[in-house]
Amino acid sequence: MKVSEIARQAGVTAETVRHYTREGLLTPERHPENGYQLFDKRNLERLRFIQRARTLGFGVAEIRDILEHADHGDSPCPMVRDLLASRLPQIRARIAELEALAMRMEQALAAWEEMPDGTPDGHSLCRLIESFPEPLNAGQDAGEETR
Amino acid sequence: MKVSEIARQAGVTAETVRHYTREGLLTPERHPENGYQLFDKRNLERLRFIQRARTLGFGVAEIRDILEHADHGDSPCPMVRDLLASRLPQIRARIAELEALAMRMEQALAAWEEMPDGTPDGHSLCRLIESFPEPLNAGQDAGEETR
DNA sequence: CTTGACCCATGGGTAACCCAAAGGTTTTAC
DNA sequence: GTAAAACCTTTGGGTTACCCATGGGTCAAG
Repeated sequence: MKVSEIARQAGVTAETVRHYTREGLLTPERHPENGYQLFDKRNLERLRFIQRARTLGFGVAEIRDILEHADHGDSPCPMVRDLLASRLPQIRARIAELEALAMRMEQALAAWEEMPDGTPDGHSLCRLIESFPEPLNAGQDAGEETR
Repeated sequence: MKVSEIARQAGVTAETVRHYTREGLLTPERHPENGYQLFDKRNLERLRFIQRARTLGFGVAEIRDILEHADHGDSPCPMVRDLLASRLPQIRARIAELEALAMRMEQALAAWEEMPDGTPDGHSLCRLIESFPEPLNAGQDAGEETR
């Protein structure tokens, strides 16, 4: 099958398929006459595997490593487990971050309800944002990244 | 004050300050002799405002718009509120996504506990990932983006 | 006058794609 | 039979919010 065929069967865009191919995750053959990429069923399975791995939080480069291990005959499972285990806390941290963000946003929107709409203090910036707590590290410098 | 001075006082890197300056969020003057960027207290306040806005989920381009409105004498508040209100559901969706991800990861790690470590099926890919549910849109194509 | 600390601008990298352009091929329809 | 629609190719640039390396100027202190 050709690019958009496999893309449709896997539910991704043709561009994504080309991207994975460029990155070496998919290895189509070439039609000798017109140079079109030809994917077999094996490639479709790989693509579906890639999708599942992506929903598990793996990056493209990691998936390439996993696939290469597997193609080599090595079981990639220990590697996969380690990657999973090390990434999980990061995900949890990111969730906590976003939840704090959502709460700040809701807090801000709620505060607005009790304020006259225009709040026309032209040359001053939005009181509401101004009244938000400073990012912890400000003032006299401190640690590193937030993100 | 010079770049690293304002950066330190706000708790960011000098690179970040230069970045905001390039993007037009900060407008330092130039020392006429050596071309150094000179920031006044007003710029420090702006920088602190930017940080608070960033923790509220605003992008740099949005903050530039907000600041321009404010500099123009217009109250940016309605715009800010709209931005907040429209972004909040996206944040919530992203949180849900990440929570689902974390749960899949935990599920995978838990399942591993009950499996022999090596699981030496060399040419087959990781059963565990393979056994994960396909991204909903696969099979015969469907809607559009997940993200 | 020579360090060392700081400044500048330019350009490239990150992650995972998306999109446009320019041109060849295949399919479909009249 | 042929022209238009639909699809293929590669190349190169854009997205976000910065970080980092390079090469070179500047400045305060010893």
